[in-house]
Amino acid sequence: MHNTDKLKQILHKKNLRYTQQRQEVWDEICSTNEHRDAEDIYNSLRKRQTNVSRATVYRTIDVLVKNNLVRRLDLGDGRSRFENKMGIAHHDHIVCLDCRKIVEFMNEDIEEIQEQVAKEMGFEIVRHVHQLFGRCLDEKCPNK
Amino acid sequence: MHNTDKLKQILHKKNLRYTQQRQEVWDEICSTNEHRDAEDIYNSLRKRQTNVSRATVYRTIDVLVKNNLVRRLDLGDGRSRFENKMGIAHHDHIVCLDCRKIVEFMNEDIEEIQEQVAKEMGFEIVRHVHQLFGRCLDEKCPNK
DNA sequence: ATTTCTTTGAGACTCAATCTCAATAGAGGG
DNA sequence: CCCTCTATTGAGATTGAGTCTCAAAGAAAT
Repeated sequence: MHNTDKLKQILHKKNLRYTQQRQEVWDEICSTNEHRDAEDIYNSLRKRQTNVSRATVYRTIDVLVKNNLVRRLDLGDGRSRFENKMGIAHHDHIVCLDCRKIVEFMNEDIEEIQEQVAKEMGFEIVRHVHQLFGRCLDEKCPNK
Repeated sequence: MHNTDKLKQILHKKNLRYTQQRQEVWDEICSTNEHRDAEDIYNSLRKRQTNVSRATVYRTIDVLVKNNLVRRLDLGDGRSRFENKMGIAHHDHIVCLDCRKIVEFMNEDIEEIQEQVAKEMGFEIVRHVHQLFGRCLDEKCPNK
């Protein structure tokens, strides 16, 4: 399904209005696979002359996150990052402490064990955060 | 080793001064196993008439975290929680979305697999965050 | 006791994010 | 196409956790 239709469909279902601004923000988020923060997204929109205010960027991202079109990532540095989630399989993240590179990983065994662990402790998992922070072995990374 | 001696030892080793305020903050953090935020710790100190400023609470916690006496926990709600780390084995956390109860867990298999995964992707892990958010099955928990 | 240099306290400041409210503009009906 | 009813927007104020500033206080070594 095309991005525009998907957005329209979801907004309609939730009795929210389809607006130019929401489309612009959604387009911007779909335009890359990077993990960008709200300020980055706001600045990219301004650069291409699109008139969306900072407040609207934040509000729209919230709508997209609540409706599973976008994923919010908290890497512990005080600002949320966002990634397009449409049709993207679940994964977690590894972050290089030197070059801030973010790589995705996914391991079925871990997923399964954590489910089991939670069950044993009397919990039903709704969501999880699993992030690895370390040093990548990339040549181009500083501190090599 | 006693708390006071441990603190004195570490401060001395780093050429930092042993002060009444630092001792008070460290005592306060050692006094429970809860996962409290800086404001909580500050308020507890005030309640027992100890004169430590908010700035000093934050600064002291930083010193304790940097020296492995205290662990900083980021649960994604905007404020850091802290737990005494002295002599405590590594663990991760499960959080109940209804009652905010925090339970600790630790699974060797997960630890091992995540190490392996990181290696395969060209990383050496320095630290990790693994948090499970869900619903506990506790009778006393709301929404039951 | 003196010197030196760190630490402290009070409040100003930062920064991401949220809120306020008047003005604007979707969406459905006529 | 216009009208009405509301949701949405923009600009700027506000929030809140955390950090910074700088003069005054106080460790620690001599």
